[in-house]
Amino acid sequence: MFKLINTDGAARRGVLQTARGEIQTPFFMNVATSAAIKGGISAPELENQLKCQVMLCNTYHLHIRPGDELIRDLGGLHTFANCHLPILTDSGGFQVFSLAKLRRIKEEGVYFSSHVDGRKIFMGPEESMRIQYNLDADIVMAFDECIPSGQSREYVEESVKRTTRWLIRCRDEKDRLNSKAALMGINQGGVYDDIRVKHMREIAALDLPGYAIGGLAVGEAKEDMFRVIESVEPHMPRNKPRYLMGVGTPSDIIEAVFRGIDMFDCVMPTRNGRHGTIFTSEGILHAGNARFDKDERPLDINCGCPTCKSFSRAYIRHLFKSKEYLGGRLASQHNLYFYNSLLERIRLEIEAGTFTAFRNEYSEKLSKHIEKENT
RNA sequence: GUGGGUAUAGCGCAGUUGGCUAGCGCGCCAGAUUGUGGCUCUGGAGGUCGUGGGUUCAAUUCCCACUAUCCACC
Repeated sequence: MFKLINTDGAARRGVLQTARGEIQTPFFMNVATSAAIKGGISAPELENQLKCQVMLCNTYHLHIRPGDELIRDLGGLHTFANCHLPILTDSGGFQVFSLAKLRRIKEEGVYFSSHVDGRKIFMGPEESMRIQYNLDADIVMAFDECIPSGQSREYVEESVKRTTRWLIRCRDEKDRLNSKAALMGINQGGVYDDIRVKHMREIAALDLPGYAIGGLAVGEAKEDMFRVIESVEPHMPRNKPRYLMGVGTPSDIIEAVFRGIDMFDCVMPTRNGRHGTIFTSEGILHAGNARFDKDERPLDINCGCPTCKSFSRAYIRHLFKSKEYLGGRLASQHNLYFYNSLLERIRLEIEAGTFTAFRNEYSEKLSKHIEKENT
């Protein structure tokens, strides 16, 4: 399933085998919640032009619309979206957090009222597994509760215990379905290191094909996030892929790889891209800024993406100021290419044993706003 | 030409029974955004309140003239 090729400090270079091909690790998954990258990028474009290795889709959203059974009847998510890449589906656990006002948590699962039409939707571990089975994802995530930051120790303890019970139910349901997908367990525990570590040890004992750290980057301080990763990482199985869910900025990713993480996903390149924030090899810039009004250079002078090969900053700024959808699409395209290339670079640096030097040079720079550049 | 209305930020408008740093929306400028509810949030710049005069302790507000503009009628 997972093979480590080499390490460089705590950073790991490996290969993850799935039913639909090998994935080189560390890697970044491109978020296509509703089986499409928001802003208008198709799966073949991800695969052929943007260096994407894995597409990520969402259980809750696809269950509501168009329905997982419909997707199953049409041949599964890969056929439906014309995606030849491996697909990971998130379980709906994040929606327990993000749609907090529209749901109630019980032992058996979560009662949502649909954000689309308000109808009642029940999702527990079994439902989440069945939906992900219908979608026919290659990697499926356990149904958990993503706990908001700032919760009391008592609340977090109870929630984590329930998440563990749910994980066992996920595993059992997946076995019952005879699914060949890889199920990853998710570590929770807020910013309480001891709860995190205890939980990680318990779920590691289940010997699942991979483990994720969830519930971070949900409002806690950055130092808490990295401290939690450092506490949990030693208890994550060495021979399994490790996934830091929902993270993050280029710097966050470099720092997490430095601490032994292999997998990432984040809406940042696409959500921020749709609104004009551009990640470049020199740092962050805002495409709509007035200073680009006559700038004929590409977004990133060191980039070979389809956007940078064809369009100027001046044109893209104009698109954002005019609220043309093309602006968001071109920016998302660039940002995804940038993220996927960054992970490619990270892999090369780990292979060469030069990752720490790379981290020291780029980690801070890549997530900082470019104030002024030399032209 | 006659009668009536209007004139406040780039645009569209509030407001002041005369009283302290004159507001709002959009736009503009900038920032945030971390397993996506197709978003959202946060700052900032910008006005001699059409022009000239009068009344008043005090006028963007009341009065007069002028200018511009809109509507109706001729």
